[in-house]
Amino acid sequence: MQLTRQSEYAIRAVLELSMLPEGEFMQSRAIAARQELPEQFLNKTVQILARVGLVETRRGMQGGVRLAVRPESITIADVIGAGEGKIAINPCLSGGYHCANRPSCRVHGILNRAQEALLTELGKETFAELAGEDEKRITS
Amino acid sequence: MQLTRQSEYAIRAVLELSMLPEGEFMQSRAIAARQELPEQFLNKTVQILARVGLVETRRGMQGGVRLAVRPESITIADVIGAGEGKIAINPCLSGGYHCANRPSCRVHGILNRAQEALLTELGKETFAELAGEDEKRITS
DNA sequence: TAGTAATAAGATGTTATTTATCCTGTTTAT
DNA sequence: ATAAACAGGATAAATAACATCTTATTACTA
Ligand code: SF4
Ligand code: SF4
Repeated sequence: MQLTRQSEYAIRAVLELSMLPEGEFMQSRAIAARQELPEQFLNKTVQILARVGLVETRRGMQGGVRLAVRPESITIADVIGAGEGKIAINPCLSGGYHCANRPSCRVHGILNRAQEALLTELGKETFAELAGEDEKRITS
Repeated sequence: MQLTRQSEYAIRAVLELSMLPEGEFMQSRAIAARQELPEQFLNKTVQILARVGLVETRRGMQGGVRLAVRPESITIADVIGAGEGKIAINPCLSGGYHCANRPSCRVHGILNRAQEALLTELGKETFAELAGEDEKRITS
């Protein structure tokens, strides 16, 4: 019943990127340093975010990572979803799980509602708000 | 981000016990059979529920398991909490976790609210309601 | 009081997942 | 060319989840 570290790392990375001036790249090494994350592992995490289309990367000198989507349209739910696929707090909420009770199960309904509540809350604020519009970091 | 099987098993067990006439014992073997759970593993699960005070057990012939608390005052949140301790969807929500962002972290707040929403939903219905008061199984 | 039925509890084993690290390849600006 | 940066596969260590085995211990019943 916990987020994985990787999900947390992903959130922190996106948060970091959200504070950048639009379009600017930040090196994954720098992200790792600022957020105190294991660098190599973060790279993997970034790759995942990239595959899902949340971030773009550029290799070589002057390369790095940047958001591929405006922070106004990214929520924590999105980032978690990127890593863990569709969130399901119980196997029976995501198909392909046999349970004899299923047809009449009231627990199922509750879990479903609880999950909805969770996702709703995780989807309420965007990273633009989280990063704070006025706290944009200056490149200089 | 998922409940453990054991939590699910615990829920199913308590659900089964909630359908019993008050005070009556049911053998853990019978619970396992009805709910299609691995018997020995369920025993462990029952032990946990017993330690937390949700169920009582009696050994020997005519022994078994029964609720130690009225189903009207047990919720899914309670049962999950029994197994996993206080629910925390992220380490930083349960103390003893260092994160540089912590003091100013807005993500923290969101996760907190999301967790609250989840717990609220999981605490809404009691097992009395889940089992259905009128569906009490007859001993005979 | 012997026998049997039931849970308790510790030890052990198996598998899956999480959390990384390493190494080699590929891309890109200079 | 060269150095800087990400990509991606292989590998590994640690942890957690899931489960079973065995030996108690308890309690009813005959
Ligand atoms: S008992 Fe209900 S909630 Fe649990 S797995 Fe079966 S259908 Fe899902
Ligand atoms: S970044 Fe925020 S949410 Fe994540 S661990 Fe740190 S304090 Fe908690």
